[in-house]
Amino acid sequence: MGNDNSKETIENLLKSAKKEFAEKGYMKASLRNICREAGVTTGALYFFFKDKDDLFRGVVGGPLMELRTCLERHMSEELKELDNYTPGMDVNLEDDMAAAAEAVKILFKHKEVFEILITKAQGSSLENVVDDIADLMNKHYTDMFWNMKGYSSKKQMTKEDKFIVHWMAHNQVDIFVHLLTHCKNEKEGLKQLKGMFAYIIGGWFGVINNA
Amino acid sequence: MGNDNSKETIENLLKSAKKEFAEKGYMKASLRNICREAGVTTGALYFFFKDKDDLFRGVVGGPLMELRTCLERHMSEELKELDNYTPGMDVNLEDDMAAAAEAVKILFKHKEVFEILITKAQGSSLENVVDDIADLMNKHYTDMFWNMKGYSSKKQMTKEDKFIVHWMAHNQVDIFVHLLTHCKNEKEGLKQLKGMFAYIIGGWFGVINNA
Amino acid sequence: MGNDNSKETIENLLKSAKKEFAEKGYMKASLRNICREAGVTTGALYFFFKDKDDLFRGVVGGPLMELRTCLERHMSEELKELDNYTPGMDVNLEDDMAAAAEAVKILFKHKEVFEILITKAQGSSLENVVDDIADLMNKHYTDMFWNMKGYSSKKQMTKEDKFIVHWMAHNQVDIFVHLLTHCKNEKEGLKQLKGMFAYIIGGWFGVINNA
Amino acid sequence: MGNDNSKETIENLLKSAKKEFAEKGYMKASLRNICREAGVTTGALYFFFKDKDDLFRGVVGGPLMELRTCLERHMSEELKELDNYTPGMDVNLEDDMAAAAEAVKILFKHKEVFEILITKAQGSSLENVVDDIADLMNKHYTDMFWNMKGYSSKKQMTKEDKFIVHWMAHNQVDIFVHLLTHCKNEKEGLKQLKGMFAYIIGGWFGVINNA
DNA sequence: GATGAATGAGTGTTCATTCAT
DNA sequence: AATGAATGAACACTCATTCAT
Repeated sequence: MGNDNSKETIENLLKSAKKEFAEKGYMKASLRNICREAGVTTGALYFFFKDKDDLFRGVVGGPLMELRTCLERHMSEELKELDNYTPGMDVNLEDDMAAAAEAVKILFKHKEVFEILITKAQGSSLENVVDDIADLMNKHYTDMFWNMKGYSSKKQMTKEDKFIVHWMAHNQVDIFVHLLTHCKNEKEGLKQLKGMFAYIIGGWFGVINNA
Repeated sequence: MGNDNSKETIENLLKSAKKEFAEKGYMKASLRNICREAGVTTGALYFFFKDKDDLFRGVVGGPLMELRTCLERHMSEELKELDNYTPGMDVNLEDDMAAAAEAVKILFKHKEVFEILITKAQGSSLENVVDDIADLMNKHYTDMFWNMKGYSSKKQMTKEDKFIVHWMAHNQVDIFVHLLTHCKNEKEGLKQLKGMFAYIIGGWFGVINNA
Repeated sequence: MGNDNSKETIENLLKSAKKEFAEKGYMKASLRNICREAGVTTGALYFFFKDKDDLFRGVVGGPLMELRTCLERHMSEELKELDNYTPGMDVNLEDDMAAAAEAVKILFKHKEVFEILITKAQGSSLENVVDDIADLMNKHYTDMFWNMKGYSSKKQMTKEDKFIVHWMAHNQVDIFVHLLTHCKNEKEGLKQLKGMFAYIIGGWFGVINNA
Repeated sequence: MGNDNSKETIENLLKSAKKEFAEKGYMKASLRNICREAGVTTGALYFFFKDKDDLFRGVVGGPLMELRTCLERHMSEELKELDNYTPGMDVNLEDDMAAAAEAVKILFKHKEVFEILITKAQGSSLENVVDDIADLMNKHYTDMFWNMKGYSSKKQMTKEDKFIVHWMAHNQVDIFVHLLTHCKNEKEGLKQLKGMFAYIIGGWFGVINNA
């Protein structure tokens, strides 16, 4: 197992890498700068990380997985609950709100990292991570929509419904992004989240009554 | 004004620049490639354009100005109309819809350019152009909100209201982005726009009733 | 068209590249050294040459083509003459000797370059050039062998004959290599060539009588 | 002597080194890869081998020595026999053939290693090993030549004779190389060796009658 | 015997930009 | 209006080797 030195080196590297990526974005970030700042030679970096992209994932991978796990857990739980719903029944929005709140907490817990992922990842293998998450949520919103519309059977969704559901998934992600980039801390983020939920829910009903 | 040769050179440059920016994004785009593709030397490029960023603005500047002009015109017209409103009166959503439709038309008219601006501008001076437009629309949405809430006088907006209005401005822009990147042409874009309007309006009422 | 400066730059580069390749071989040659020696920046090198391999071919390409052209010309001439032969007739060895002599002259005219090609090309796209030339000559030797054996018709060559002919082609190339690397100049090379021809011809008859 | 562990480590290293050298050649071979493949750290490698070159010699040293020993033994035996020759007597070609056959057997016994030595040793201290062996055989061929020409006393050899003898030594080595690289196994190698001997012997007589 | 961390010089290559002509 | 040559710093990455533990 590694000694204290190696742990420290890795941490120094991750720390200065985070700083550099946040300042310049993935592409313009210089490994030389990162190493210099970390007080380490380039060779050392390459002992611990395969390449620039690996270093990037080293910086953002943990928090990203934490967020993904959280979202997936909530989505699978909600999926189970949906089985108990009778058509026309109210969807449990409180659970959804709680799930969103938990996600917001994670976002603010690693604010710097998620800001990097949202706006500074271009060029890395994670440059599409925001869209990936939106796609992940698309399924959840599809189920949700199905239930809210009170469909009695699994008839085919229209192209327009598919589109609007896809948009709602993206929109939910945009809300997270907006909260993270416009609120100064978790507390404020959670407070504003409520107002945005009113917006979303209003939007849903607007769509459903319109369709 | 320049002769035909220079016009042609510029057009060749802009054309191959557009292609390169679209393929690789601002940062990874190579001026060498652009010049080679345009059948022109680097020196020539630098005769017409100050630097890489200037060339980028040369490619996207026209359409961007067209969009900005369109949005500003609608916003100032609507501002005038708002003076005639009595508190509590219905806001004219049809006008808003028409304005949005016109914007969508412009977006699809220069689909390639706006796709560049939305997803490939990182590193250029226009990398924040989407946010800039959202900020531009913030004022409009503030007025709108004011009216819909039936405020009789210009009393101070709460922090929460400011936030939600700012979000709505962003959200409107996100809709444009989503339409452009998920619809294959203007016709489909306009069709889906209607469904999204139902979402937005529902959202507004959700917020207003909630606040 | 380029001015005098560019010609000079290219020549300086080729000259110092030749020196570096000769000293260290393709792989260990350093482009930085080459540029420094040529009094030029790395960027300039890459204006004239696509990459390291291109520079290498720039150094050796001319002489190599000269040699190839010479060999191919002789081989096609001899091919024509062979049509006039009656089975059993003597092959005209004097022509073969003259062709070899001309090749030797070319080798010594560009002694440095061919030494590079023979022993220092590993890692470059021309690393198999010696074998390539042997393969080229294989066809010629096949025709030759056919005639010397006095075959009246084109019956199939045995596997053993094919092998020995292939070897003779390689052997001819080895002779060229040996002359170039063991004689100090063209004059001496040509003198020794005669002795080696006696060896080859003896070898041929040894094979033919044995087979 | 080392315990079983160390033996195993060494063997793993040699095995994966052989593979890497065969695939990439001495220069491009990476000690990192070799260690990884052997399941060993770089430090361990450096405990057993002084440096890259030492590892290379570890891989090829054994078979190379086996070959050298074989050749030297045959040459010294033949030297003894030559003392009994009367000028003009037939040289015993069968012995020479037997010696060559034995060498061929060794070559095929360690086919991979000798292929490395012949084509992949550039950059190592053994990069000239083929020439070295040719030089080793030069003495033998000098004696041989002396005897075949029927010299009664040790009068000076001409420069031309020296050259041709030196060439014949090289040529013998080239034959070994050719057999190893063009025959798929020992059996085929030995078969073709006979045909090549006819070539060599014919060559000798060609030279002797010509000189 | 062997680990794992670290070195530091080196690699080929690309880049936006400049400028004399 | 345009050329073509040249700059020089920067890039990500690899290497054989060392050494305290």
